[in-house]
Parts: sequence; C-alpha cells; structure tokens
Amino acid sequence: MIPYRFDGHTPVKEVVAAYGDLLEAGGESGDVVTVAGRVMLLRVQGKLAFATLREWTGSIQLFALETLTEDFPGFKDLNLGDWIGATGEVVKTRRGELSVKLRSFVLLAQARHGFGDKWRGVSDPDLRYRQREVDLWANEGVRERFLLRSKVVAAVRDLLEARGFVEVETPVLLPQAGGANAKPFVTHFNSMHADFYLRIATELYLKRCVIGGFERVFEVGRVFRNEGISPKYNPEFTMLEAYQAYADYIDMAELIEYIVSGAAADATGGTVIALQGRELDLTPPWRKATMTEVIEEVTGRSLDLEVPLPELCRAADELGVEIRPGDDGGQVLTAIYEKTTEPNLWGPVHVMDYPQSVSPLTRKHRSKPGCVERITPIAAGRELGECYSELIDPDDQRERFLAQLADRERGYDEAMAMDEDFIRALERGMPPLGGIGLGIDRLVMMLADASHIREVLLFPALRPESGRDGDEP
RNA sequence: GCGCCUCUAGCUCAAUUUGGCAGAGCAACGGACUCUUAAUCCGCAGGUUCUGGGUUCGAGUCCCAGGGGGCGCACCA
Repeated sequence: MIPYRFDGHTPVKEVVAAYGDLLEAGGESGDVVTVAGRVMLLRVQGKLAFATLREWTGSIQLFALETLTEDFPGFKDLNLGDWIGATGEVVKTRRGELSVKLRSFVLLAQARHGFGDKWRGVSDPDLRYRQREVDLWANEGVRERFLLRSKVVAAVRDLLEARGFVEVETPVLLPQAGGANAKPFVTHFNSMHADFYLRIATELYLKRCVIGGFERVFEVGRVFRNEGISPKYNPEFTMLEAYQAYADYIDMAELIEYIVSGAAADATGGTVIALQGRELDLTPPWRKATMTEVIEEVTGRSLDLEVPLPELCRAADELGVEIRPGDDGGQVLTAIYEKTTEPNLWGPVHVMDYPQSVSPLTRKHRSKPGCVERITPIAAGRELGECYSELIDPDDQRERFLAQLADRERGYDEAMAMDEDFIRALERGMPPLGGIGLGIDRLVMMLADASHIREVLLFPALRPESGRDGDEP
C-alpha cells in the first residue's frame, strides 16, 4: 500500500552539509534522519545491502543490514528506479561514504520500466525528447540545464520588476495574428464558426496596454510560428517583449544589456561566459555599430541605402545571397547582412539602423532617411533580440501596413495584414515608446552553451508518435 | 519541403574485407555473498534485426517503397 503522504524527510543536501565533514570513516552520528528519493543503484551483499538514493538536491548512500533493517528482504528486492522514503542513523562507512544506516523504509512508487543503462544512461535522441522523464533521471547534467533555464526566467522577471515594469498576459488565440513576419498556426473556434490564429508575437496587445496607461509593461509568453524545426528553431518558443514609455531604442539597448548580463550573473555566476570553446563577455556596455559598418568589416564592401538597387543586387549575387524578385534596396541590404555578416559577428554588438522596409512597426530614424531606429544585439553570431523606437504615428503605421500588403501581393505570405483595431488604438495617442523582444530559449542556449534548442526545451516539438511502425490507419 | 546518414533485446552497443545458425554488457528474473561504490560470482530468460515488398539456395547485411530519428539546406527578421 503506497501512503498518501510522506512527511518529515530532510533534503539530502542538508544531510550532506550537516554531516559530510563531521564524521570520520566508520563514524556514527547517533542522529536519525529520514530521506526520500529514487533508488538509482543497488549493491546487495548477503546480509548487507547498499543503495544509492537520488533526489532533487543530491544523492546519498543507504546502508541496510539484515540485523537492523526492518523488511531487509524487501529492501534487497527493490528495483532500480523505485521511490522510497528511508529512515536511519547518519553514519560513515569504513570506506568513508556518508550513508543512512537504514532502520526502515517505505515504498513510495514502483518503477515498472528501466531508466536506461546505469552507466551510460540513454542516448537515443528520440527517446530522450519523447520520454524526457527518463532523460532527466538517467543523464548527467540534463536537470541542471533546466534548472538554469528556470533561473534565467526568474532573473528576467526580477530584473524588469526592479525597474518598475509590470507583467501582463495577452491573448494567444486571435482572429488575426500580427506583430511579426511569420506564418501562424490556424485553429478553429467552434462557437464563433471562425478560424482563429495562435499568436506570433505579443507586440500589438502590449502596445495597447501602453496606450491604456501601463508605462512599463512586459510579457514572457509562448508564441507560435509555423516554421520548420532545426537546431535553433522550435515552432513554439518563449519570448520576452517589454515596452517603456518615453524611451527610445538607445535606452532599450541598454535595457537588453541589463537583462542579459543580469540573467547571466544570476544563472551562471558571472557576466563572462564560456561558449563554443570561446569566451563571451556580456559585461555592459556593448559595442554599437551600424549595419553598414559591420557589413564592411566582414565582407570588405561598403554598402548602404545610398547604393543604387541594381548595384546592391549585383553585390548580393556576387556574395551568393539570394533575393526575392521585387525586393527593394533595404530588403536586399538586410539579406546581405543576415547571410554574410551576422553569423560572423561574435560580439556582443548592437547592430543599428535597419532599413525601413524590413521593420514595419518601427519608427523612422530621426536623421537617416530610409532607416528606422532599430538595434539587433548579436552574440556568437546569433540575434539575441531586438530593440526599437516604436512607431507611434497612426498615419505612418497605416502606410507601413499597406506596404506589407503590397509585399503580400507579390507572394510573401509572412507579410503582416492590415490591423484597423491597432491603428484605432494608436489614434488615441501613444507616447514615445521603446520596445524590446528577447528570445528566452536562445538566451538560455547561450548561457547553457547548448548547441540545440531541444536541449533547453523540456518537450520540444516532435512528429506525433502514432504513425511509427506503420501502426496507424 | 529537398539532400545525405541512420534504425539490431527494456537500455548501451557488437555481428570479418565482399550475404552463411543474431551476440555481449547493463537492467529484469532465480541463487551465493556482513563495508559495497558501474560491487562481484553462478544461473535463467530475453528478438517481427522499424514496416512492407524484391533479389538469392540463403538477407541484420544487397535493391525498391514507406515510417521514425540525426545532420545539412530551405523557411526564420
């Protein structure tokens, strides 16, 4: 009979802290503790038995004796993976291993399936991701990586709240998905007899919060983009968006530095991290450079919006960058940057002054024609996030949406749709506004030095398991 | 979506260059063992070799199709 509750156990970490250095090999503390966890290893030796018990905070050895332990035969009979609660005296064995000298134990759960090879764990990627519970127990470091993720998310919230930001939650199911260039997932709202879309960004609703008076607002939320799966892309991912009234993109770049370096310090203990065998120094302030400057550094070509379109297209061709027919100069320039330059920037560096045509929700640059006030912080060749001076003028916003519609006409289905609701909200008055987007999964990947997004998502997107082995109609 | 690679016991992996009885360690099961550390030792059992078709006297191995997985490319702002 499995009990309904199990009371009074002490975390292993506390037992180790209290007695680890206190006892000599063969020493006995005289103190009785209760611990609980999973039996990971079992070494039966006639009238003695040793087990390695693992729980959230650590591992400890259990030492059972036929002459002392209640239900000794039952203890010898445990399976690897069973959960038990165990009570006994804290001792050290002759070999010096801190142990609980077992008086009694209670079975708390039976393991009917194994947890992989006790030395090598499990390595089959399919099994690791589909049955993550096995991976978490069987493989070294997996738990720690997700613990790090949890710390990062907590740190991000704390850091923003410390600056007066308020967390809100906005809808996931929408009649129209906006705020980013991406294909949405479609679902069906039965009672409305209408197709709905899963959100691809939180931007438009958060901006409406600002118009409503939330001067500093953020959401850490799951967004969904109907794209392929790859080492850096999962169709659902977690994004931070934060908006700050009266601020511009330079302020927001500082905010990103504050969040990323602060999260790094909280989660890893410092702002200099090891990544891909190199060192990445996230200590603020980060270097700022224009897109034109970094393109020139990497490719040796001086390209900007002054360069005539045919010449830009020729440069793209020579650099092996594909462009879509009908792209304007800004789109070509951005494509060149993304293919040739961004992957080669180690950083961290803020790449600034993007062309207007690729940033439909961003305010025009205060002095550079054709550009918008947008900064992309790059670290280790990847975008960490985005910083914007947000577009606040409803008339300009309408024109940008119309330009997006034109893109859509020529077959670019990720282009945004007109959003009259959002324009009406802007017409009620949006103050000068800075905004950031920060991909939490990629931030965690960077801090955990993970090469695959699946290593930082507990349950990454996989094909449905039905259909395997052809057992589905 | 395209290309390359891959799939063998519950787990981790073997199975001559070039087709010849599908194996080991761990787990499980039975037993021995009073200080083990991946305990050790003895025994037992474990398989639609991803699925379907083909070539062959004979296929885990070669060929075709399908499925799962991996990597790369494409999509990504």
